[in-house]
Amino acid sequence: MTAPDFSELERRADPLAPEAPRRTKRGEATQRKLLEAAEAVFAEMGYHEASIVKITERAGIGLGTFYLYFDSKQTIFEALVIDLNRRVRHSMAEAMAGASSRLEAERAGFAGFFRFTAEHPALYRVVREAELVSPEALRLHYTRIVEGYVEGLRKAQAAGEVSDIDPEVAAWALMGIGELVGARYILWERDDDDRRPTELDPHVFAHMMRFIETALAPRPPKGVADEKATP
Amino acid sequence: MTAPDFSELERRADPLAPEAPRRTKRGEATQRKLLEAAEAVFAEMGYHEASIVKITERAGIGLGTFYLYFDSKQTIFEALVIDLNRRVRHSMAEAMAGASSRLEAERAGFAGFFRFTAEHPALYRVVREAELVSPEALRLHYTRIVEGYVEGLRKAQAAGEVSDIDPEVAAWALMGIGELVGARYILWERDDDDRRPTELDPHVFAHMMRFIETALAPRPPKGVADEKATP
DNA sequence: CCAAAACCTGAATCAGGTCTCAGGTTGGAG
DNA sequence: CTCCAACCTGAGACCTGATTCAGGTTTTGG
Repeated sequence: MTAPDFSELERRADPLAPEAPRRTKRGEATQRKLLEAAEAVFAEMGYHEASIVKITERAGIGLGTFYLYFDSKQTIFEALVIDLNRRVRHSMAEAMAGASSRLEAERAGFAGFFRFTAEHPALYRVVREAELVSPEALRLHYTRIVEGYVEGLRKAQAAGEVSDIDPEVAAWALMGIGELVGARYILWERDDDDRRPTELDPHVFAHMMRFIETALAPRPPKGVADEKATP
Repeated sequence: MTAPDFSELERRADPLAPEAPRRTKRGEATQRKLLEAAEAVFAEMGYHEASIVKITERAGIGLGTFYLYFDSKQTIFEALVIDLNRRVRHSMAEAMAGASSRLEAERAGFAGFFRFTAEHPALYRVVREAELVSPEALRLHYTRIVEGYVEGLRKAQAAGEVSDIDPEVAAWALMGIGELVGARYILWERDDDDRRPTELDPHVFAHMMRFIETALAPRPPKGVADEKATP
């Protein structure tokens, strides 16, 4: 339960890391083009079908240039996870900004998450592959998101808005719900039809939120037995 | 929401499909050895690092023999998903067999799921990769499990043991929770320590079940503020 | 304007994979 | 015991794709 250390991963794969080589405007643009191309290519055909050639072609850049910016296919993959993770958290935080209660924030956060999922299927696909391509990057992704949740839940608990459930366990449960519901009701639908839903079906969203809110609701004052577990 | 059709997938990848070629005892044993080796190899190094050579070596079988049983790496991967899916559902059903209430069944089912996850990390890893290696197999896996859940939830609703939430949405939420909690608290722990937990930490399990049970509980008849699902 | 620094390029190298095939082995039915 | 399906084998033909490198181009600072 001690905070994992991702500094090694960030040093080698995060273009925003302090140790990253200085770039001129041009260099930065090229790097961004590569990352964007990688997002598209990895999302479309997955890690092992993707190739550096396809990424550089998509980016409109020479093959050799790739290696000026990333050490390997693995490295750009990790960089992409870090990048997507940053962006999805930003999207969630932005959506939650105006909320006045935890409940409202929860709703907004999920909405932000689903919107991002709809707009960037790569997030879901890439994270799934990360399980085996780069377990370290996978952990960074989930850990960062869970950290945010835990903090929010703790505050809400202090304010009496949420039951005294273990916030970390609850956070993982929430992530799981968001991930699978998003996959099922946004990405699958999209593949089936040609339409591309940009948000979750309101009926599904409503029932999912009801599920979550019920689960987190403070317990009615009467004493329901709390199972104490010896750690 | 119409039931997807997996017959094509099963025809080409399910050794138990009716159209599968007849095998003698020896042939069946070889096929099983290949599937077992594939489980180990895919779980250990993932789809794109795995190779037919590594699988046949692990199985103690000649390279050429592989192609008598599976058309390609993709095919054996799909066969493995189908096989693992069958086994995890069996494990869950078995665990739930003696339960007398839905609540008890829920608990037992999750316990069965986590036990299987602990014993067969391949399930989790392989399913994650299936997202891109074989989306069809991925859908088969999730759909089959959700079908079971939905049926159980419907019955429990009829018996008044579960609220009137949309059972399909709830089923996907439950799957998501199980998957991510299992990944985090069984598989991660295992990788970190050298110890290999064979079941979920009781504290985590208790809080997760509390989360789930609260979420599904029938709404108290008296007026505890009831948020309307339809906004 | 010029030199240095930064950037770009793709043919060639090379490691490692998939799948075929021609021929050997096994086991059980008669 | 014989014979014939059914089964097994692994060398090698054939690909694919990651990575290197020697040399060209563009930008920047003075």
